[in-house]
Formats: sequence, structure tokens, C-alpha cells
Amino acid sequence: MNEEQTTPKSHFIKEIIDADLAVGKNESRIHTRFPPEPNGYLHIGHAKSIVLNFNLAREYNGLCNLRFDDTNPIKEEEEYIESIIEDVRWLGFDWEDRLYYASDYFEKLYELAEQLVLAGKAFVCDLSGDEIRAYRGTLTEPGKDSPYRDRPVDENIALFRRMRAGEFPDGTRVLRAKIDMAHPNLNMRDPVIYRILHASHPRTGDEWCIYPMYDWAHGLEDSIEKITHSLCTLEFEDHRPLYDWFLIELGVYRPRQIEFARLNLSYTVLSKRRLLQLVQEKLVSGWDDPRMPTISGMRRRGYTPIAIRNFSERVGVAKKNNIADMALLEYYLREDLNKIAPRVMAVLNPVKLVIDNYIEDQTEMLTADNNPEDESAGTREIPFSREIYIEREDFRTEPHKKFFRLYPGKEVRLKHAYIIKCESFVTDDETGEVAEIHCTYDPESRSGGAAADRKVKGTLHWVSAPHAIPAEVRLYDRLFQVSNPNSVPEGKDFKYNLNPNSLETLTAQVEPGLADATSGERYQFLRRGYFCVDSRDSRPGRPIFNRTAPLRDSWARIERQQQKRSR
RNA sequence: UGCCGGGUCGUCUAAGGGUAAGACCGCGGCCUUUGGAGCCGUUAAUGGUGGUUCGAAUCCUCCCCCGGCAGCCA
Repeated sequence: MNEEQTTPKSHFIKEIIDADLAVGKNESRIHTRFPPEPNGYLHIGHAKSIVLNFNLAREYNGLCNLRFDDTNPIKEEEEYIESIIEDVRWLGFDWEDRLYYASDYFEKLYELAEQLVLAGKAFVCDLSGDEIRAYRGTLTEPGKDSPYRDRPVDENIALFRRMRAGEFPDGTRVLRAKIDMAHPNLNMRDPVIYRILHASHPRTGDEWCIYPMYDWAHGLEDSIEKITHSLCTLEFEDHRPLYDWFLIELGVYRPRQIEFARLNLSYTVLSKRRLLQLVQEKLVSGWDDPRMPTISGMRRRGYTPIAIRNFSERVGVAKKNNIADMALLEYYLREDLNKIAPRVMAVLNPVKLVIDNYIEDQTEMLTADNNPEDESAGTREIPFSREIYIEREDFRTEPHKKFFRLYPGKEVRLKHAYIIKCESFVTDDETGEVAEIHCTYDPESRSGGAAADRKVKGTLHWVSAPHAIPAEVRLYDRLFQVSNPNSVPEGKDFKYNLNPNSLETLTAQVEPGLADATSGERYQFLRRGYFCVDSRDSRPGRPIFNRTAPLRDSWARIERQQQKRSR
């Protein structure tokens, strides 16, 4: 794995681990786990947890398991399992032979449940779902005991076995722990630990018709795997007493649960429920839509594992609810891409430019460096000719001050080529738009040549018109137009904040070498941004590019400020 | 207001009784054959009270604000 850019910082979880180590807990082992439920695709929020768990294991010379918490067959699918495995691997982590499934432990979990029943600490309850809710009490009032709470042990065991045997329909009975219906923590009010679900499980098929609840399963999974530190998010804080209760009652190995704040990211949503909604309502093209904050979406967008890892480390680990700034993610993205992305020229909004004093039909091959940040990236040859395309926005008929690109009478450098001077331009009679720009060039000014160091203020990218190839370019922008999409006016939901301009498709003219760009390749389009060959729709000879991120644009900033001032 | 957990620059995270620090963002400058990158500089914070102390973000009091919890979801 590549070295991380940021110095690993300390945080409260490391302090807990250090303290545990200091007193010799767990024979000085450190063993963590990443325990996703396969009911959706992984997103950047999961990345934070993955990075945390795997890095902790690495830093402390320990282990980290990948474990699927597949205890609810109704929501879980094989497709999700596969995508999760792919994503964790892509992020750069290795669980070696420790890929586990909660469903592998179903038999063991069942035995332990019988043990709890036999100990008189669990009972079969015949109350309906509604009744259980009613008996539970409220946040401020205690609940009351189920009428089945004092069922004798042998009756409980018999009933529980019959539940497993499939004698009862869904929802008719549950197994519950016998704790305290007046407990101030609602999780301790005789929580359900098994429910009847005649559903086919992606891995165990129809072998089971009762399935363990999270609280029962999770701690036991951790215990079975001898996890030392079980990291989870803040909403499980209230579950810790129950986590501990089960393990203590059973007398089994007890890992330590530690809760930290989940990641939130500005300008997007990070909840599987909402992401699923975007997918199902076709507001995006799928889980891997490049606008999605899913790992697969970001991969397709052109993000790198290093960028995601560095970001995940940088946001830190604490217990405060937070919304991390998308700008920080993009900072690490650009930092990585700047180092590794080959530079190429692509004109997104082309306008034709004719160099009147250049020999007609001549093609000249020019040498261009592939990455000024990395000499080892080498050079390539690009064709130059009398007619080229430049960006429409790089030309103004009437520039305002500070515009140092092309306008009548003005000289600019064509990157890797010559200095040209604008002599005139032609407008389209119909639209009034500039149709063609006429220039002359200085033959002495070729890059690398004798008079090449002549100073001109602006440098433009370009492509030779006869050699350029057209390419579809997808300009992606943030999915939501407000920093916190969950804050909405009365009666609206988060979709109200969707950015209607999050995707703009156009046809660019790109340098010929890009014709055979292959899936997943990342480039910097000079002066425009970072782009990635789309892994789904791109075809050899007809490349499609996704904009990963625009370059930082100080010119855009100047323009914004001037507009503000003139208002 | 039953229980649990949180409040430090715009954002995220440090400082663990001794000068409130760093990163991102923003702003200004230098540099530049990418208005990119890089370099330099800079703005900006301890929720409020009262107390302990030579000294409080840190310890104590009271208050305020925010989040989570009443699935046979995880």
C-alpha cells in the first residue's frame, strides 16, 4: 500500500487502546473488524470506518476482519456482498483469510440462546408486535412485564425449539431477554433476541426461519472472533449496556465496544436509506453513478483510494456530530491526481482558430511533457496545423482588465507550440456568436526554440482541428446545491435540495492520442480539470470522460468578484 | 425534558491546570509556457454563569444549545 500523506494522529480510541495495552489486556492483542450489513453499497462514510479499523490493526500490529452482519435476510442481497468486498479491496485493505459472516455463526448463536433460556434469562413471548410496543412504555414511563415473562424454563425451551422447527408463522412469537421492563434505557426492557422470519437467506437459504437480532448477534460475533475493540457509531451507545449484559450473562469473552461519530459530508447525503431512494427513483443512474458518494460511484468518477484514505484519516475520530467539508475531500483528490494524472489537451467548448500565415496542409509534430510534476512520465508527440480549436471562453471580443487570454490585437502562447496574435474574427450572422478567429503566429517562438522564452501573459490549450477526435464529456457537479441537504422547508424532503445541474454532457474535441483511452484511466485536461474514462459506457475509439474535479480556478474567482463589485 | 452522548476558528481536529495549535476553506502576495501546481503571508474560536487556583478550554456549580434512543432494522 502507498504511504499515507498525513501523519497519523492520535485520537481517543488510540488512547483507550494504549491504556488497555498498558494494563496488559487481551494478551496485548489488537483485533478489530469492519462489520457491514450487506443491504446497500458502501459509501465514503463507511470508508472512514474501514480506514479506522484496518489502520488501527496495522499500527498496533494486530488484525482486522471483514465480517458481514447478515442477520436480516429480508434486506440483504448477494449483490451487496460482492460490491462490498470489491470496494474494501479497492480501498487498499486486506483481511487475508478472515472473511466472516454472521450467518456462519447461526448455529452457535442458537446454542447460546438456549443457554440463556436454560439460565432463566430469556423467555418466549407470544405478544404481537403492537403489544410489545405498548408494553415497552415510553421514554418517560416504565414498561410493564409481558404476561409470558414467567413462563417456566422447560416451556420456553420447548417453544423456542418449535420456533426453530418452523411450527409458527412470522410474527407470532419472539425470544426475549429477561432484564428489566422499568429500565431507563429502553434497550434493556426485555429486548427481542430472535424473531421468526420465513425468508430465504442469501447464504443459508431456507435452513433457518428464526433470525437473531443485532444486539444478540453482534456482540457474540465479536466475542467469537476474539475482537478486542469493537468500534461502532454513536447511535449504538445506548446499546452498549445490552452488549455487555449478554456477554456477561453468557460468561464468554467480552470485547470492548467503543463508539465514535459517523462521517457526514457537505453537499451530499450519507444514509443507505436515502441513497437507495435516489437509486430507486432513478434520480441517479445507479449506485455507481459518478455523483453518488458511494465508493463505487467515486471510483467511477475518478477518485483514487489514496485520496479517500488520506481524507478519512484527516477528518479525525471523535464523538462530536460533524459535517466534514467536501472541499477537504477534493483537496486530497487533487493532491493525488496532480501527482499521477498525465496531462493532455481537450477543448470542451471548441471554437475554430485559423493561423493565416501557417503553411496550408502542413502537420508538425510537437513534443509535450506528460506531467510537469513528474519527469518520469515522459513526453508525447502531438500534431499541430493551420486550423485548431481553442476554448470559446478563452477568446473575448472586448476583454475587461485582467483578462489575459486572447482578444483582437493580443498575443498568447499556445501550450507546447507557438505564440500567436489575434488579427480578426468572424461572427455568425444568425447567432452573433464568434464563428472563427484569425491569427498569425511567430515561427521563432516554438516551444523549446530560440525565441521561445519571450514572455506573454496567457497560455491556451488547443487541439489541431483536422486531427482532433470528438469525445463525450460528462461534467459532474455536486449532487445537492446546499451544504446540508437534510435541512429543508416544511413539507419537503432532502430531494428538494438536489442540484438540477449536477450533470452536463457535451462533446469535446480531444487530442488524437486519447482515442484509445481505456476504462478507468485518469487524465488532467490542461487548464480544465481531472477526468476519468468512464468504466461503464466508454468504448475504444469513442471514449467518454467523466469530470472527476475541476482545477482550482482563480480566474473564475476574479470574475465572480468583479461581478459582485459591478452590482 | 426519562436515559445516554456532545458543544474550541466558516469546517474538521489538537491542546489532558501553564503562550489556544494544525489542516481545509477564505483573503493577500510571489512564482509560473496550465489564471493548475508550488512557495510565503494572513483573517478567524474555547456556548453562558458563578466558583476553586498564582494561573482554567481543561476541575467544580447552575444554566443554555445540539444529537441519539420507544423496529420482531442494523
